[in-house]
Amino acid sequence: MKESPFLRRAIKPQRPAKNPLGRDEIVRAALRIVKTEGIDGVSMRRIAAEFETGPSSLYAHVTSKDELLQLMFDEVCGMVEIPPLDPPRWKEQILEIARASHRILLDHYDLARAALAIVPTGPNALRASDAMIGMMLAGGVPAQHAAWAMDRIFLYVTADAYEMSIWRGTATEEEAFPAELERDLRAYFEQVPVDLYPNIRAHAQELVSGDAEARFEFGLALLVDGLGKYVTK
Amino acid sequence: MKESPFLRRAIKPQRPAKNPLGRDEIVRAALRIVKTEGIDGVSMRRIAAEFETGPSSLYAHVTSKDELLQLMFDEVCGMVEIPPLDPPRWKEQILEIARASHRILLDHYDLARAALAIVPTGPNALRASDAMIGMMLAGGVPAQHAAWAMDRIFLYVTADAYEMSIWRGTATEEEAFPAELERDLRAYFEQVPVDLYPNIRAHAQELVSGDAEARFEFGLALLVDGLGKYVTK
DNA sequence: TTCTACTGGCGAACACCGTTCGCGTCAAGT
DNA sequence: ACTTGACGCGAACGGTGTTCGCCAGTAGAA
Repeated sequence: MKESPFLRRAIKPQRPAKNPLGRDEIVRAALRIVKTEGIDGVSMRRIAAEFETGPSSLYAHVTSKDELLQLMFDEVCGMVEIPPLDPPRWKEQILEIARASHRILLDHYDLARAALAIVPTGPNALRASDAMIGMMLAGGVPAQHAAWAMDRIFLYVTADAYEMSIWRGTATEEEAFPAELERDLRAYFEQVPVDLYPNIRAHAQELVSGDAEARFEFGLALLVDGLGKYVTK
Repeated sequence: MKESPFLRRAIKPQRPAKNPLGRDEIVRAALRIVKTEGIDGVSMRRIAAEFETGPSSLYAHVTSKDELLQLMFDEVCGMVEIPPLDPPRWKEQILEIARASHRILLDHYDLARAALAIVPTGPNALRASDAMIGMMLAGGVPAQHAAWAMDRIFLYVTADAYEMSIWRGTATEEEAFPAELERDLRAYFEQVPVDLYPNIRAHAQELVSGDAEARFEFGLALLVDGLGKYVTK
């Protein structure tokens, strides 16, 4: 018995109209999901659903979820703007790249968590690394220190972005983020036994004060300013 | 029909002899597992198996896996040795606490990954935080900067420990860890297009040189030395 | 002593996850 | 027109955290 023409009509038309999927489409869909639902929302099933298919279809274009995460991370690295080299402003330029990376990671929610587990060897990650090393060299930092400092700064940027995404995640329910958490945490620090934790008790205010950006900048400044002492020019 | 006395004999004796489980026993078992199998090996089923029971039994003593991870982290925080305050050596003492925390995190494999997602408010974590702030205050660092710096340093320590555990993890197969990965990575950097990534190409050697500890110390020194400029005494 | 009431351990199930296998369909080559 | 090849993808496997409800065992009341 031949297939019903009606059934074919119902099925066939959506085949050619179906979203064509390839590596890039998958990566883009995954980035769309991570932005709104976080890295835990990025599952093979969830991505596949975006193309109205099953998870196994993705494995034709991506060998594993791990590879997909690397592709996502490198795609995001491609979004950091890299200023043209300006040697006198080398320190400021390093801060600019660090801030841009930080901002773009935060703009993708949780993604920093995955980034921490990735050895950044993709083309766009290399581009950012190369640029930062170039700035340090232009500033007179010896190559060995430049290489290490670049590594440390990106580690710091990623770790801070991850930590910030967690805080933001816990406050996802109906409250302005900084206010409530800061209040709760200070209340906790102020109530801690003074004989065991004198400094925390005495400085509860300082411990919770300052918004996330100020803390990020404080640590970043320590790292970048410290580079000055290695300059040999 | 009554239950067979034989069956009861076979079952009953192991009931009182069964490992009695409580919060502490569960946390200890989980730490035992994370040491050898990593954080992904720590599942409720795996822990329960340690007590020859099912996962649901654990929920009588622990409200969620998240709480368990917090308990594990704080237990580990209790292992860092805290030297008695010695104001003239304040910088060196900060390095000591940072190194001790780093070492103990690494000694527990992957655990740093979970630690990154935890707001350190447990008693032992507070103890370490309080001690480090005390050292900074003793060194003349203003309270606000001390609070922030403590936060940044522990963030750095945890992030580095996590990154190191990843590298160690990828090399788990049959190769001495540093040698093989360093060789592969340098080969990759040396083969990268010179017009796109001139600095990476030129300094491949510097990028991969230095063992993990040297890199950790380099970043830690930047953070701690940088504190000097805030000292007001 | 016997019956009842309750408490707490835990087996089974639910809804997810990443990944694999192999079937069935469709398209291109002969 | 028929064969052959490739490829999309449904279903399944073995895992995850968590919940529900049963049932054994004990303690207390009659």
